[in-house]
Amino acid sequence: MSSPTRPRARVTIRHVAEKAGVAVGTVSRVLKGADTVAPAIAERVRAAIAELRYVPSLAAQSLRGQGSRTIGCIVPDVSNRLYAQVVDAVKDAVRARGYSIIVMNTGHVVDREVRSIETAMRWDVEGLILVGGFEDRPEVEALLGRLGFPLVQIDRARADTTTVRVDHGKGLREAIGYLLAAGHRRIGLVTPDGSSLQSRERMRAFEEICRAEGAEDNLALVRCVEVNENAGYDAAYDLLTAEAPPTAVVTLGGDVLAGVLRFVRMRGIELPRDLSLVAIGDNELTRSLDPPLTAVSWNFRALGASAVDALFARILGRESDEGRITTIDCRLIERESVRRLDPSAAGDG
Amino acid sequence: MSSPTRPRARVTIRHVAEKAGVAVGTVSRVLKGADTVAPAIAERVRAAIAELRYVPSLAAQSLRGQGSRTIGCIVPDVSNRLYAQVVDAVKDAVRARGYSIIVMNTGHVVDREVRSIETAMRWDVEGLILVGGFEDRPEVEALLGRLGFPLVQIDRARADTTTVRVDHGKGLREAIGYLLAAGHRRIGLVTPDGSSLQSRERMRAFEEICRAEGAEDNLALVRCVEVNENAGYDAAYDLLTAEAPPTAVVTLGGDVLAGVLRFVRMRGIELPRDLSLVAIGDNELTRSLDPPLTAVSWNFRALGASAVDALFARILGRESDEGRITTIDCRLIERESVRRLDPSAAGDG
DNA sequence: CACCACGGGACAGAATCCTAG
DNA sequence: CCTAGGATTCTGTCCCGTGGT
Repeated sequence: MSSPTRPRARVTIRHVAEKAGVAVGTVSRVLKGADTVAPAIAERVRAAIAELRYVPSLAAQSLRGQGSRTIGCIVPDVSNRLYAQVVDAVKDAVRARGYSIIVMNTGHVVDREVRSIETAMRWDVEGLILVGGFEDRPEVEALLGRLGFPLVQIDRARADTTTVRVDHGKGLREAIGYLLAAGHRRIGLVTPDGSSLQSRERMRAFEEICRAEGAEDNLALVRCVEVNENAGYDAAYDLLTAEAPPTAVVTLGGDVLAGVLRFVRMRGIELPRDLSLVAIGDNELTRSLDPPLTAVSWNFRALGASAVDALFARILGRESDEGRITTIDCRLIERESVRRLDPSAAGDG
Repeated sequence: MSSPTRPRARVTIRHVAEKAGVAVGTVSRVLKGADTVAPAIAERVRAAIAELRYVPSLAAQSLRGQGSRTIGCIVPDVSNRLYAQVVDAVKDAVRARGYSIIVMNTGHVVDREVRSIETAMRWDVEGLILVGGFEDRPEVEALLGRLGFPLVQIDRARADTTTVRVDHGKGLREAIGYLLAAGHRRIGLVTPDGSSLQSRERMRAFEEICRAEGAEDNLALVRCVEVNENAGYDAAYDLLTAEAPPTAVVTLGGDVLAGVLRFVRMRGIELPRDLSLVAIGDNELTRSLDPPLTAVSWNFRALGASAVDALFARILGRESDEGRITTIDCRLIERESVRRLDPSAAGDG
């Protein structure tokens, strides 16, 4: 009704200047924090801004060289809860600094990774956070090498890059240690394949601990899977219908866990009586199940916040942090999905 | 190592032009899809672009060109799975059209809603999608009234605005009808408070069906809660420790459901023997529980895709759609969390 | 003379710096 | 010396004009 075709009715700084009867430069000065503007004029300008509902154009500010006040965040899959929580923490930390964030999904597809990085460049982001998992292909490496703005990675392995990582190795060692103490000897592991840093850490830790305990047999009980429900189901089927099935399984959370549970339910396996289960990654699913699952947990908010801290340290010029690695702790939350198998091994008091 | 202080070494269209030995206008023409450029020149330009790794600045394009190729998406809480899935669908549909998206969280806080809308304006978004829930306060209304770009809402009630909504009323009617058919008479409902559109629809449907069935008593078994785990726990406590507790409860999914389940487990209540439970919103939690929960489900991707369709119809000039309301279906997924109470009422074969 | 490909310049909005009052 | 005006800058797009056929 108001106007048939609204021709980009943007209110610009000039409209404000005209309304307030001053020059555009003066309005700009008021906006940036009135250093050298007479109070009366500043007040007139502010009144005009409020009345016209003027909102400065980020495009223009960015173009002029203020920086875009934006950071990019590239994630394999935001609908995955594990990543979603990290991204959420990053988002909050970024917003707290008055910056905006654009989040991009790659779905683990190289081509989309490349395009995501290019999108970040198109936006003139002031910094980039790369979240999660997989090893970089040459094309991605090449792009990351000449970004022109700071890069921080979360749970990734790129060399010479500021990194915040979760101590997945320690988490897995705690889980296995706990299961061993409970008398389990045949222990399975379901984790993504080795192109993911986290998974490699877990597998290395698993191997070390198994060798140390003389339980090398367990190395045959590792299942590397895609991150989806059916893969979890298949892995569970594969492990638990074997001749000598494990008495305990440590599995990635989220959809993979959901698949494992589907198999467990279908077979009428009762937790923890027939099988002990430890989840990697803690959330409302692990907490809400009956029995609630013992899980390897880490602080998503700390992870995101640390990454943003590191990124802004670099944006704000402290180059010294380049290449620094921050490690976030990982610990076991004991719940009720693990059975004590061998009283003599576990009983101490 | 490469350069002590990198002074925004952005490659611009002019560098490309120089390298290719052409004018900037020609480069621009090649970029926009070679209309009237000689093939040989176009090839030279493309080579220069590739070699210099030129990526056009979105800020500049946005400023001079038609639009920012960006749409905004405002959500109460992305870490909530229900919203996360909608946002994900929106994200994909937007990307499929070559647009970028910026997602903003409000946490249901008015001030953050206002700032989110202003952020969208700063970005010069070409359209805005408002997701979820609560009624608008006057300040928000005022801003939305004079946006200057198309607005589509999902599951919101603003008048005269293109809307895509889920038929929560139908979903609830199906759930209650199913429970009634299974012989349940005392049925509880746990849902957010009435300032959310979805919740009001549910409560209205609940009231209608209860009156129609002469089960007005159930109106006292409605619990309006905050959307978090403790609120779910408290509501369950309140309902199930009463003198005449319901035999069935329909509850919002996600964190609220997790709280309800926590109470259920603590009390040793067995599903569905001691209590029948229907979840609103279906995801891997409802599917993975033992027993898997009967749930009210709707198609998140269709919801997001419809909203984006409607938005682009408006962006691309078809104003006729303004104010149109699209409804997404909502249906009950039968699983194993509902017990048949009364064989005479339920048995038919 | 008309037509087409390309060059060149103005312009979008905000910030900064120089100058004038 | 202090304040405010105004020109200039950033990058990509659009339009007009020119030169060649």
